[in-house]
Amino acid sequence: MTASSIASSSLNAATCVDVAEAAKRMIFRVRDYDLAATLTSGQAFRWQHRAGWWEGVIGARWLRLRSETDSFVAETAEPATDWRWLADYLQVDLNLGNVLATFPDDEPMRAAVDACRGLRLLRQDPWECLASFICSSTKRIVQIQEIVGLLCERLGEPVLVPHNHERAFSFPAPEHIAAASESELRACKTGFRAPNLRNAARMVADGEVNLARVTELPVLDARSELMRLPGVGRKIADCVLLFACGFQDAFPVDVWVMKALRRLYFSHRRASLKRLQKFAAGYFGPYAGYAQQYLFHYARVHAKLKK
DNA sequence: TACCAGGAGAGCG
DNA sequence: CGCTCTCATGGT
Repeated sequence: MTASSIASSSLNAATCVDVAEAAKRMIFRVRDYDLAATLTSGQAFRWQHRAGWWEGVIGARWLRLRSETDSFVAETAEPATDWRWLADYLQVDLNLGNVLATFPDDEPMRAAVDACRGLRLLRQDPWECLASFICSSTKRIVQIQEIVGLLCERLGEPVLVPHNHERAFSFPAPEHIAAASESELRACKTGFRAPNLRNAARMVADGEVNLARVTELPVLDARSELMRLPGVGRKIADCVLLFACGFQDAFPVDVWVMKALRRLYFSHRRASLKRLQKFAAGYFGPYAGYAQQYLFHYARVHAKLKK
């Protein structure tokens, strides 16, 4: 073998490696995207900040994300030929300026937008979103993260991770949660939500509630369909509609948003939940869910500052 | 030790 | 319908 052929073959080998590595990496050009705020704003519960990256699992794929100026970098564990799954999850094609322009032009809304510029909504898997929010009641975000982490670790499937990296798991399918015993689910710290989670999983696994079809329904029908599931009331249904089913006018009202609405728009009067929901449905426009996310995040940041 | 949180769902007018 | 009360359980 000549020197040149050795050089040539090693060059080819190196090129192959580079091609394989390049296929695990993608740069998304996007402006006005605050990755940290978005991934920690209480809509998704599996993202962890490690060594300058945000690590998570989407479907059966491990990945990590890092922000740069007007873009972010994504890396996966196995080569990808098509990155639409990620572009869709992160909603990178959405023009945030157009969304913000639909918000009511009032002082509270301006303050909320100024405080959380770049905050976005994700487009998550409906089942993972639903199951996570069934576990969310009476829990803080850190506790929900712990529950979801345990469910994945014990009932999910291992996913491919980079060499020498800590193991990672997919979110367990409805059948897997339905097949788990109540005590197994309680061991994941789900507490009194365990029977609800298990029965909801069974209904989804049996096709009694078809989550793919929910996305196609008119919003009111979609909401009632979700509310047939045990442990799913108005608030959790609205979270799933907004964070996973693409209904960007869904407006989940939790205690934070309730406090914010009362303080900002009702001068502290004790407006009822129903009244606030009706107000929100008419006032915040076609992207009311986005407005809600800004108010929610603003209220939380505000509460932290006061502490 | 008590009390609180943050939702769902039952009961009631 | 809309409002009020109860439940369940880890954390302060």
